[in-house]
Amino acid sequence: MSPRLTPSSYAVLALLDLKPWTGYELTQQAQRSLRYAWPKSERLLYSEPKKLVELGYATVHQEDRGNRTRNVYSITEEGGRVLKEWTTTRTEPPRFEIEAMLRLLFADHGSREDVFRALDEFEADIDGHHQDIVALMGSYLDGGHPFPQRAHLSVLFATFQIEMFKTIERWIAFARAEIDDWPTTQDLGMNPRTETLTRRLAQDDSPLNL
Amino acid sequence: MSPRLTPSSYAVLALLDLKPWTGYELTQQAQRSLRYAWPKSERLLYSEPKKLVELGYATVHQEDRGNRTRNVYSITEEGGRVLKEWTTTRTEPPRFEIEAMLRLLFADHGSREDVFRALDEFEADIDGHHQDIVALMGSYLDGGHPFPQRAHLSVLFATFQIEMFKTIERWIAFARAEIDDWPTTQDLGMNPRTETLTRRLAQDDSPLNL
DNA sequence: CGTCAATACTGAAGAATGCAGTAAAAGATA
DNA sequence: TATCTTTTACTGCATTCTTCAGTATTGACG
Repeated sequence: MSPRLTPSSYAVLALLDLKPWTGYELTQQAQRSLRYAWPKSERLLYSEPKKLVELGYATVHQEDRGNRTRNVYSITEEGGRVLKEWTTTRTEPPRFEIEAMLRLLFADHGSREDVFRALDEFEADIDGHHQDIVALMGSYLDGGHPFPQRAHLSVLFATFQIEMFKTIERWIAFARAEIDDWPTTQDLGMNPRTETLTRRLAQDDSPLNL
Repeated sequence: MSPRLTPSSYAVLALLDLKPWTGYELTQQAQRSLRYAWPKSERLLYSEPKKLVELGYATVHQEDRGNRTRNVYSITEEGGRVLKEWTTTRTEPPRFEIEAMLRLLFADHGSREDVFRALDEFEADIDGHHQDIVALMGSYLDGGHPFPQRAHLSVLFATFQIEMFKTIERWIAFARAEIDDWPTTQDLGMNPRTETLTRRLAQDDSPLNL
């Protein structure tokens, strides 16, 4: 049985359609540019192009780099064809994996300090990525875009990321303020404050500026 | 070698700390309440409690339901201990898997209709969850919270979700308006509009109300 | 009385991650 | 110039997680 094409296969195929890359470059490029849309391990990113070659959607050729060789992958015509077909298929639903939220939900097993620390770590992670994107946009302005013909796409995606990160950072500040008012993490029940929040949310109102 | 405890193990352990559950209830409960913090497959959620029993952190007993038995899992003292320890460990960074963004980034392989469809599907998924949370908050108000002593935690998490969903929906509307102005998906380059957006983003400004 | 949804799982294949291991090239430092 | 570190450039293996198919009972509804 031949392996099937996953969204990760199409991601690699789409990168190969821009230009040929070595396996190493592919892992670096995919991790840098797709980290916040399609986060995949280096290991997988090394395996995908091999699979594409096996299926006839890419070709490899060894290139000499001193005393060592590296694999350069290129897309084939058939690869271009399946890539075009992909754009018409159903998009998978998004998946948000946020361990910090698991810790918040079960915060009653630990201290207030434990929740604050989880929030701090979450904030540090988000803030790091936030700054990366801002810096990347700066580099587009003064150094230019690595693929200028695709600038409109990556800038629209960057807009999404900035909005998300700002929202998360605003929520973290809000959550910290809320938890500051808790005497403990446990058994606060449906107190007046929580009821007010619930009432707002049930009306699809944002309670952040409350 | 004994299996290690993953964040999913702690999630199940935390649920077991609330009350004993059957395997089936555990899968349903975990998927309903943790879907947007820690999305895991039904299959895994059936395996986790078995692993916990093997490690001594939970116990099973068969219960009769007519002609069929079901497994009821309970947490052990040792399980409670490791759960408390977990709150002090490092939180994993978040992971956002959004295929719709992959399709946006590589939209130049398809038509404008293809991108619009990907955005529609993304919106439908988010909107579904958005409405679920609003409905859940409504049910807390008139039916009460299933674990009232934990209301403050789940409402704070709900706040996070509502903020995220609203942000995503706002961005989708913005993206649709942007793409409406594109003559095609390809080769728009660093045009004046894209440059304006880039400039705003490089200053960490939101361009959504532009 | 039949049938359809919900309950209640398990096995096996395949996808993806984490980690360790290997080794050369390039750059930094003394 | 010698050595030390970082970056380049991967692969194999164990483990984790998902997908899918399969099995079979219970309960609701017409």
